Amino acid sequence: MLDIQLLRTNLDTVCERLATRGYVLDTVAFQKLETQRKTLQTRTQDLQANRNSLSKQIGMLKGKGEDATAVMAEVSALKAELDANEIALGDLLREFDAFVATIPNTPQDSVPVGKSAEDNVEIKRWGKPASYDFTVKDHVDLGEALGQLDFATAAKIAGARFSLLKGPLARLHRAIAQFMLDVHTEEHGYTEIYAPYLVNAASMTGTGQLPKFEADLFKILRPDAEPLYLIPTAEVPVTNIVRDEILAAGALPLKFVCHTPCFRSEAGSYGKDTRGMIRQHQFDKVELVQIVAAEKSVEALEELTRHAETILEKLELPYRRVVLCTADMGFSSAKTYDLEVWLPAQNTYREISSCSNFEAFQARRMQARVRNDKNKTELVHTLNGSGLAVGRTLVAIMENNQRADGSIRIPDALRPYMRGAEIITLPR
RNA sequence: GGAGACGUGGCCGAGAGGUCGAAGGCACUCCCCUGCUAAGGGAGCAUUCGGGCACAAACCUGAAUCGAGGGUUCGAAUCCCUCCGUCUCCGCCA
Repeated sequence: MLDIQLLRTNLDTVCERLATRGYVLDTVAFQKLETQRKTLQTRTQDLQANRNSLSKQIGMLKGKGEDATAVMAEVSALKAELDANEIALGDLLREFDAFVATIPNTPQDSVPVGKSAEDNVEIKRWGKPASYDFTVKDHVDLGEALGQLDFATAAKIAGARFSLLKGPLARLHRAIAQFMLDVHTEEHGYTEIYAPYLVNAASMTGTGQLPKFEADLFKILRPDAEPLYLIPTAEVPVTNIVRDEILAAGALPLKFVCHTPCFRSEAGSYGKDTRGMIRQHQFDKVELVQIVAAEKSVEALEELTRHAETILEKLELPYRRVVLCTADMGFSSAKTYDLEVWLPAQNTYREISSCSNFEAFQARRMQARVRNDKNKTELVHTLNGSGLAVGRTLVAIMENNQRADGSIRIPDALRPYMRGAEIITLPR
């Protein structure tokens, strides 16, 4: 959610910045709502003040045992207008909030202006894609030939867009997550979190999945209780740690790493990446979350993105970093870097991490604050990034490290997690 | 799943229709006193939003908030309803 004060005082500037991401802010509608709000709120509060002081008089009169019927008649006369105003104000404020809630975050100045994903800008490349003296296979062919990746059985058990791993490949999947957690906790200073995979609507609203993206979520309805949602990313439970909190001065930065499964309905994505593990209803991810002071968030995004890149480098996976243009950024983000890993079978780079600075956009919605050195509260800034998506990392390792006979070389960094094994081959 | 108790500021805790945003204590901040330490005295100390107000701060003022949301009432921390959460006992369970 954007700062309403900023909208009131600098509407034109906000409007221009939003236009760079292709969002047209209806300033006429906003101004109209704002004018109505101001008159209605002032009037309502005047009436409430009047009622409060009269009611207080009644209390004082009755306390002294005197007659209060005249004052009671006076306050009764107010009631009809006050009730009408309170109802109208409530409706208007809800409408106002709903309107503001649909406005996306404003991009930072360093974000390239663009019209589509075509306009994203490559920042750097690391590593050199290997050349192969045989025809490369994709991870589906490799995994099925090894007898360790089974989409048919997953479909029988659950349905389309699920996968089943067996044996060494299942272990490699686990090893990847363990390795990432170890690097981030031991070398990058993150605190490991284990968090709920089901969360309430308030948490989903806090990080911005609700109300706009309900269709992408798996929802658990319960007859005698409020619904729960399966998390689409650990960002949701972890960032909500600070919801409705006022953190002590000096408590920041908070750096959390959390490995969870992620569940996405992705209703709009059918037909895209239907083959393989690239786009699934369930996948594992190691997520990095930082809660920082406002003036620190720009550098924190650089740091966090480096932490994710370090994993790719330790796994010897060629990648590039892309800064998303204004049109391609997520709703809540002020700036986003995507990391894309090289996939030889697709002969292209594919997203494996997305690192974003949300500034105060999520914090405002969550009321996540910190006490500054003047003992005043101010909103924190929130950031997160995948460090990395586990399933896609498995895909990248399989495809980049494949050998002519269909076996897969295990990167050095993962061998301690694989009882020292160097390759994955057909089980004997 | 069954039965019961409870939810008040950073923390503890009083308040049980009226002058209550809320006694008292702890913690914290400032001041005074004091060789050091400890103790003592005084003052301050919730959040969000609106208006004064033209950017910000300060200040003044109003509203809302006692787990959340509704209701009753001129007036609700207090009474009623729903939900959320905590605790105790029983059952079940990794």
